[in-house]
Amino acid sequence: MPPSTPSPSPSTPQRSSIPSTPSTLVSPRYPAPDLSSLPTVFILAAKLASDRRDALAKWLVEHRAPVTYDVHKARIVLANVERFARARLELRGLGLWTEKAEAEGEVSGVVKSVGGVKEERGTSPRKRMRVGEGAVRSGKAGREGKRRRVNEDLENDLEAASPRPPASTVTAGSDGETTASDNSISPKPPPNIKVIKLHWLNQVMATSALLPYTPYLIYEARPVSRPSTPTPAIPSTTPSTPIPSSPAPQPGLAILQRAREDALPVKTSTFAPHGSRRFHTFHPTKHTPKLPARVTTEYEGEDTDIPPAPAWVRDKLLFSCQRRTPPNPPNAEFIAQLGKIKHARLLTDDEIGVRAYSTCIAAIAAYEYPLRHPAEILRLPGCDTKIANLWIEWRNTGRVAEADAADSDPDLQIVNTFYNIWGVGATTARDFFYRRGWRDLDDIVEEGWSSLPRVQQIGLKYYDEFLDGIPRAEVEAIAETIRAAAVRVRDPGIEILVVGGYRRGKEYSGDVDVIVSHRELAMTHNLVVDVVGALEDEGWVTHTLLLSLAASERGQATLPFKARVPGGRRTGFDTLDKALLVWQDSVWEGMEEGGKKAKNPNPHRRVDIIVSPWRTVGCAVLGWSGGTTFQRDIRRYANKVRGWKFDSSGIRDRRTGEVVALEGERGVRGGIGDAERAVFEGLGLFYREPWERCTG
DNA sequence: AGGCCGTACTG
DNA sequence: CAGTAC
DNA sequence: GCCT
Repeated sequence: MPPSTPSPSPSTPQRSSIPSTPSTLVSPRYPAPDLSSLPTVFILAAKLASDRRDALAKWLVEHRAPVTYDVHKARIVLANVERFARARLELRGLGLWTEKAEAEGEVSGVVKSVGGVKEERGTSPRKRMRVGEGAVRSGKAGREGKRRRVNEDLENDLEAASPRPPASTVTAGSDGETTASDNSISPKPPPNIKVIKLHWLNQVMATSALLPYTPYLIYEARPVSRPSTPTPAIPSTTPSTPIPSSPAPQPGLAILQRAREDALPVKTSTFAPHGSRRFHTFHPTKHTPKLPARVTTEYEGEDTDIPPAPAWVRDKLLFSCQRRTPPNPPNAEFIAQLGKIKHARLLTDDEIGVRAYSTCIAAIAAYEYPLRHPAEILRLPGCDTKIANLWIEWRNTGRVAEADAADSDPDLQIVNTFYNIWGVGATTARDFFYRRGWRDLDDIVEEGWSSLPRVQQIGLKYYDEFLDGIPRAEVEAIAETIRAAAVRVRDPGIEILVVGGYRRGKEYSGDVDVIVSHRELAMTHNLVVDVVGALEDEGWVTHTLLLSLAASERGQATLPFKARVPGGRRTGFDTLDKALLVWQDSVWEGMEEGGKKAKNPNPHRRVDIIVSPWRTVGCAVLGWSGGTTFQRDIRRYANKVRGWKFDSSGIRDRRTGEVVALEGERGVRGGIGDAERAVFEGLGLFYREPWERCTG
């Protein structure tokens, strides 16, 4: 029995707002140093509270220093960072690509930490890893056998739950992107820029004396055109510098946040004539000014920092059903990271967090280019600074700390094991662990079996088998068996369509979803029961997890919602009848041999049979073919845009309750595919192929 | 400052 | 009603 | 977490 104090809930999201620093700003009452002789100064917003940055800038201005908000005009960059690599990264984030210039003046001792700078402020990630706790687990004598078995289970889970990209080696963002220079305009090479620790300014303010930069110099930056063509072969092109990529994953914090802030004060010069457009492209302004965008595209490939926004991005199409989302998007690896975080939100009962991550995942999955710049994320609907920062982290370090933490959290792994039991959701899974103290499946079996609801017992019994993917051929065979049974209990007018992941093209499906219909209304009435009965008799169905008949019965009893339908028309729109089944192929090698019951070795499968009246079969197919985000967005879209209530059994007007018969009163004349197209069209949506609905 | 899909079954 | 499923 |  585990300790009665299983450890508190894991990984609270913890917003990473930067603690606004207690501003050490001492406004000088002295006449102070006259800084008018300084070269143009730019304050890098990195790791700096915006108000503090403002205060510093204000102080500089008061002392007549030339301050700019355009990094391209700067000769001096003040940076609240310690290391060369980081500083260069931040500049790059602003569209300024630089390299270390080993010349021009003081090459003095390389970058070395200035003595007094111990413990910069504002740098306390405080990861709140859970510690201890884990050690307790390993003990537990006497359960060796099961422990091993369950470990296997666990691994299976993780495999199935989140198809993880192979560790992947996204090299640190040091290496090139594309595009060459656009500073062909300027004949003479731009002057070098001194990147100096912000501490310099602190000292200047404290001492009221203009101090030399040299002790604070991070590096002398020579602007360069962006490297063209990644030269993908070389993994780490980071020039010499013995600095290891970055030991502590403490990646680009609020770069975007800062970018936004940058954008504001600069408003005077949004169209300022200075040459570089890059700075503009970085502006996360909500709607990109059309003119510059056009101009950029006309510059034709070479110096466009980021690809032009696809139409759905430009038009801010919020709903994933308004765009195509292919199965293997170019940014799948990053999406997988977001998926881990989303899954952790799921396990912690954070429905809203799940929604948020689902939305941004769907958006990025629809984005047709490999991401190269955070600004590309910022312009996607459902994505903002949080996501963009995660991407920056991913790009720079090849990891996403939050995702790794979620993935490896031992408590969450246990909860996940339970969550994978069919019929067990996040709440119960967490209850099993945190309240009952169970830590593996055998704990449940031994201590709680008899108290489990029937479906959870079934889910437990076939735990591994349900987690196995079902190959397409087997899906097809099962569907055909269902069709044959339906024909047998009705007539050859039966039409079926396999929906779900299979229809989206997946090689392996988690379950089998089959829509069964018939053009004659009477034929679909009570069809589920008859079909399931037949399949049971034939030995295909071993368990019925759930049977939903709301349709047939309630449909004729009373008309839900809008009680009064004048006269003749009996709307009787059955909500869908459906059956959630456990399936097992009833024929196997050697079944007739010997005694009689050798055991059926075939795996158990989850099979859903959905019966739809022809009238609404398009809705049924649409409602059952999309990824979950696609489905939710269909409903949201129907609601917000048309004022309708969509579900897979039909569409109603929210105000009047009237049925909206997009497929006609008696269904379409063509086939099931035509019915679905009719629904798309009626909703005002372009048709999306099933494999373009892979929103996750 | 409130919303985030809509519905049905089990216990 | 809460929980789960699709 | 993002949007209205």
